[in-house]
Amino acid sequence: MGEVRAKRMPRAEREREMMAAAVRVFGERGYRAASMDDIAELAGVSKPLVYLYLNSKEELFSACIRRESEALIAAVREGTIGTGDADRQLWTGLTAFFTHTAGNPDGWAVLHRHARTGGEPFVAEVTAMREELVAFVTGLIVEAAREAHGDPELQEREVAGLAQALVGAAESLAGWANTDESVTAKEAAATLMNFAWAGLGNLMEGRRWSPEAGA
Amino acid sequence: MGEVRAKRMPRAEREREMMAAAVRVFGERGYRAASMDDIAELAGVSKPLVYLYLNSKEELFSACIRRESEALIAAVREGTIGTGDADRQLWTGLTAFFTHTAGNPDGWAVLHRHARTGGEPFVAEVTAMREELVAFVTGLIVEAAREAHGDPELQEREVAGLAQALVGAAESLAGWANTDESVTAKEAAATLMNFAWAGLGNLMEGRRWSPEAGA
Amino acid sequence: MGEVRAKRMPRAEREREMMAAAVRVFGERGYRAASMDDIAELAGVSKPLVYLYLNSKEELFSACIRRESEALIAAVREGTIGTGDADRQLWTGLTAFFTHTAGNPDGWAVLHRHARTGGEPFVAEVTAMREELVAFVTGLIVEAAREAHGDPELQEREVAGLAQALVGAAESLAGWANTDESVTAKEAAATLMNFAWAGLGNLMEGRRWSPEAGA
Amino acid sequence: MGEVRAKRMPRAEREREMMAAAVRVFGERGYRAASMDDIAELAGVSKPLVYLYLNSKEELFSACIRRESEALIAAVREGTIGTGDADRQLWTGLTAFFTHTAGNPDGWAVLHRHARTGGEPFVAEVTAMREELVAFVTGLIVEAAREAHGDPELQEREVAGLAQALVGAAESLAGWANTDESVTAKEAAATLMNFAWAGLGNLMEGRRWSPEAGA
DNA sequence: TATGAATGAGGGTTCATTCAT
DNA sequence: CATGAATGAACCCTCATTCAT
Repeated sequence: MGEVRAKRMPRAEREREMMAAAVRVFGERGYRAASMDDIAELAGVSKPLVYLYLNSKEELFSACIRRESEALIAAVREGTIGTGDADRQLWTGLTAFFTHTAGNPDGWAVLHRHARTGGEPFVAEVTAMREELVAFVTGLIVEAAREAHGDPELQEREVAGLAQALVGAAESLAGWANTDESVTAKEAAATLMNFAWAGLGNLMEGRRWSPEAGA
Repeated sequence: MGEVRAKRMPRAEREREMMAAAVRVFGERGYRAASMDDIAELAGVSKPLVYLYLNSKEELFSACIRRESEALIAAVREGTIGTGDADRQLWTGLTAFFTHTAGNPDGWAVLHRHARTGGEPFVAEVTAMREELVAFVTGLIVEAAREAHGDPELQEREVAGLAQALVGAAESLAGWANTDESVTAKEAAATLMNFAWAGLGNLMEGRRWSPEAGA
Repeated sequence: MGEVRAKRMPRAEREREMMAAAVRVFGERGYRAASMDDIAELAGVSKPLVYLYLNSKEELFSACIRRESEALIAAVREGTIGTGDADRQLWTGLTAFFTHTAGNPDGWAVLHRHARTGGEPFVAEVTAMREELVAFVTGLIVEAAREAHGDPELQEREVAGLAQALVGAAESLAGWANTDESVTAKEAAATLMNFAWAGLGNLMEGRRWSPEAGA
Repeated sequence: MGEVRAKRMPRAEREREMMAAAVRVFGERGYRAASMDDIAELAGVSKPLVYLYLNSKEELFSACIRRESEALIAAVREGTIGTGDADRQLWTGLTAFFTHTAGNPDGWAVLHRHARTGGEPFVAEVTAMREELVAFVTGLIVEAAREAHGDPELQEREVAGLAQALVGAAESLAGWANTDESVTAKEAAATLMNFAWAGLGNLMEGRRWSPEAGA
């Protein structure tokens, strides 16, 4: 009968199992629609134990956000090959991003879809993570700009919007890639590079599109 | 003081007020967290009246999605200046998009954040709208490609991913622009154009970024 | 095209239409499950008009009970051929009873099924009607006993139980006949006569079944 | 005073108490008019506990019907003395029936009055029980016919109508006996036997009442 | 005469959370 | 370490009933 329930396991392990169950349920149903009953059942423990370890639904969801944030950022950092040209770094980072989100759809759903709808505290948490990602990307861009001896007057504000757009496009593409299983992480990354690289290059070199000048 | 409660107004008008209240509450709290009590109170009516006119929470939310979808698409279509080069059209369309979403943050939140987490029926509705937007953008791209005598072998799949990324970036930037009030719609549009136009151009002309070749 | 709603008809007629609609809805759904909305809609009038004429749901239901009680009793009285032997009278009365209930199932459902479940006031009303029916039957039995020069010690209590049982059996059979459309009123009446007449005869003649004596 | 509220009892026991309360409230008020609040209060528990154990009002009512059906049938079967003549068996069965219904008026009301007005699913359940009762009675009649070497051409249809009428009369008398407390179960049974036995005998011997022939 | 507009009150159901063992 | 038993608070929805015209 397979599935023998292991009793009396150490706290750390139990906690991990609960978190995994929580991420799955939150990812599938969203914060409000997920119930503590569902989570406890999926984790194979009684509800009071969930409360004993994780305190409340709110804290549990926060913990999920933190866990998934850290995992995502770690995946991107580790996947980003630290040597070579900046474009190569961006490419490897993006590929790692898409690989991670595709392999962990519930975690990604928690971050991208649900954390933003559960109210202030959660938004703050996921925003912090996003900020970190944007900062990381910004670093790559700045480095690339230095390499290219690009426009030294590249404004901080412009870089911010730019990184924002890049991350946003990546997030959107991640959703797309998760939905349509035939799209691989590498394809998504390539699409985004195709879409973005030339624009970045122009921008770094001070060429800008403007309503007056046109293409 | 101010806001004198008007009693006994015709149904159509009451319905409009209720929808406005609903969009506001749904936008702020999300589908599950919003309560019909809150909506009724904000609309200045009793709950039964909301049910009498809008039937159920689900139908009400659907109606909100439809209303906001139509408003957004109308704003983009009307804002897109139909003459001139494709890039100009894209620019005006984007500006209209950012202007509309910035001026109507709750409606945009309903579409972008909440409709995607409320279950199948809502996803279907907002997907239809997104599809329409993507199709519109695709049309502009194709037209631009024709103007540029671009690569005739531009694959359908690539165009799809591209439009997806563009719309995604726009959506993400809309969130950014809404959060940070100092960012105007025009700035957002310009950022996106800067970011995207050259990439689009390269793609249309058959130049692609690839991991082997680099920038 | 068909069904032109007649406006401004005299009160009496409107009231009749409302009552007809009410009997139909109450008969199909029961007192609690029936809604004033349903009744008003079926009657083709607005709800306030129903209240204007019939005052309240409770009064409306009471009126329905009275109306159907009177109709049923009138049908039985009129159907009972006043001449001839008592058994013939009973037979014609029963036939009239089954004919009426079969032809007016909603009215019968109101009396037999729903009036008994709507609380004290209604029970009282339908009990009064039943009492009248039982008294009528009792009259026939007494007359038959006189004809037969039967046991003069026939106890009042026994006659009461007897008439009660006869009416109860008829009511039960009416439900059965209404359910199974292939059973005609005459068949039902014959079944009941077969079932009952000999027993009545024995009783009137002082022969009784008793646990000690057996058949 | 008295009735000290016992907290924390095992599930099976609590469930029994809830069912008892439910039968009482449903029996007194009917399905629609009964509220889960009333039931919970009478059971001395909070409403959520009722839902936790019994799932929904509908399931709770169904469970009540099943419980009372089984109890009634068991009472009749156990009360029917399996030896002796068929009439004796019928007599003891009827006595058991009246004893049980008189001692459990709410349960009987649930079965006889309320289950028939709560919509299809309940009707089906109580119909099944009635069918079983009718089959049981039919068995006795057939056995009696065999004993009496009676008319072998006794039609199935006639036996069905007959058993139906007998059960209907018993049901009706049960209501009467419940209303008037001075009527004992034995009296009710005797009345019914007096009323019915001779008629049954005639029928089995092929003598029938007919409108042409008279008594 | 007749109605469109509106609501107070209550019912079924769910859920995060806690207590006692 | 772990759980079966239990609940306060809210939420969606409906309905009999009335008001203003």
